[in-house]
Amino acid sequence: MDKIKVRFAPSPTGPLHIGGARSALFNYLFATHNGGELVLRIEDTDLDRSRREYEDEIIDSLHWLGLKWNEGVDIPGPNGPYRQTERLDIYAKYTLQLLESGQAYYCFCSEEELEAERKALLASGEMQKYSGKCRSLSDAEKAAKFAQGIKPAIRFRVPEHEEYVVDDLVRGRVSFASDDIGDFIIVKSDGIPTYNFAVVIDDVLMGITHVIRAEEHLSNTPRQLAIYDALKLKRPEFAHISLILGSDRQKMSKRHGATSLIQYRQMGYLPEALFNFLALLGWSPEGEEEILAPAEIMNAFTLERVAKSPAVFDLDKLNWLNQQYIKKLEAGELAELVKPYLEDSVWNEQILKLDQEHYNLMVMAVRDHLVALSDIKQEVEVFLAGLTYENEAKQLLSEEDVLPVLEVFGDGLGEFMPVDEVKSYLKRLTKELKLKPKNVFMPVRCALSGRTHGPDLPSMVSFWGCDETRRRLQHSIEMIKEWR
RNA sequence: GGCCCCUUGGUCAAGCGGUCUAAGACACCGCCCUUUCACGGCGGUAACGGGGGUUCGAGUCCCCCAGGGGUCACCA
Repeated sequence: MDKIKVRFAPSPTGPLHIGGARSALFNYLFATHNGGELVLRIEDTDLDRSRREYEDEIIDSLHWLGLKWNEGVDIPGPNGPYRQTERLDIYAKYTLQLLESGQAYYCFCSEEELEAERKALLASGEMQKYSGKCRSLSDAEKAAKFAQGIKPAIRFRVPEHEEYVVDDLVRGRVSFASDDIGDFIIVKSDGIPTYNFAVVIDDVLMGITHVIRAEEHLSNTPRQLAIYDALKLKRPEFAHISLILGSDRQKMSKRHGATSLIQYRQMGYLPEALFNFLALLGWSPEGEEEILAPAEIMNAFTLERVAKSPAVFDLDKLNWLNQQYIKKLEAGELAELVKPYLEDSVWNEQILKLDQEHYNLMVMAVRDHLVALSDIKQEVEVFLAGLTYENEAKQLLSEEDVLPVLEVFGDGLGEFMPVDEVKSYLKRLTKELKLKPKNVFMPVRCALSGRTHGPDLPSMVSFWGCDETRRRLQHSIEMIKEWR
């Protein structure tokens, strides 16, 4: 068997979508699992909507996700160029071949005409396909149209009574009748080929052995098969993976919230988490473990285990996965990852003043509370904000036996710093006062932070240091007296 | 509307004719752990869309219906 070669071929008409990312991922997984190669091709034949910025953005997203390819628009290879608009002369040769053999023909119909035709067909309930009006124009008629200055499109003449069969690697055998397909345009009037045409030429020339793409392309496949046949080209294998749906079971769109990879990146989702999550959407490993590193997924990935049914994007599960990955982060890693979010927050100035030790102490103290990295902004507030009291804390502090506890805590406060020392000090106090741990920890927590819950108390005390801790304690003691 | 695809708990899903009185995960609920919140541990609620076949036996195979989705563009 030939070496496996797959491709991901996005259109640079917007940021990389979740669905596109998953298609890319499955191609990547299939390639790496089988020791094959991945090509990144840019399908920019829609001149109006394609933009170079999007191309860069897509590549950036792909890299961020952790995907790599062997050749493509940014990596020179033997089958370039990899941008379709740079391959126009290549398509032209095949167009000519089709035209000369009569398998394609010029179509002079205007868009208005076609639109009207379509509407009429829709209204009458008939099959919506091109009427074939320009199918058999005489040379004279064609010359007349050209003379009028009309720029024709080129249509592919779909053979009659053919059956196109796809042995899809995930869906099994699917067949289409050619009679249900109207002659379709392969070259637009501006000379740019359309998707269904260019994709065939490119996949063949680039040596693609397996076309893995979203299910929305399944009904395009017979058109492409017709072109393979007309040009006597060898067909690749096909695998159509199911769509990703929003929570309302509709195709994912903007109104479902964040749909581009960039947005998830900005919100602070880790690439490993997205990689893992996307892989689990439509594919499942044999074992029961679901938290899998990229390498493990590559190892286990096969098309046989790809599901046919569409999958709803489950943000809850992504959140859970992301949290799992964040929990595994070490201080240094977390500190780095979280930095941009803090720099972007109101705490930036204070954070700049912190030494590495304090900074790490703080982020590690809240690490297990983070669902996404951006949560750091809220989580860190208790360390950096001034002392204000939540109602519940106020209530607790107003209880009878709280004051003595706070005073004793303040008296014994030394010049310590490490978290462990604070912790053992608090434990010791608990024993000496013959109180339940809760009756020591909670008053102190409320007095120092103004809140009934938050990060680990010893970490906070250690972070503030004895001066700030004393200051907060004194303030609270005064407040308590005032409240009485 | 034509064609095509899909259909196991709220969600992701395992299952590929008997071991299914149907796994696991997320979410939810409860208990435990605990200085709070979280984390973690344990447990619980919850599903084979409907109807016909085939078969000794069907979630698993076939047909019909229903529902959902995709596609029918000079968009990809």
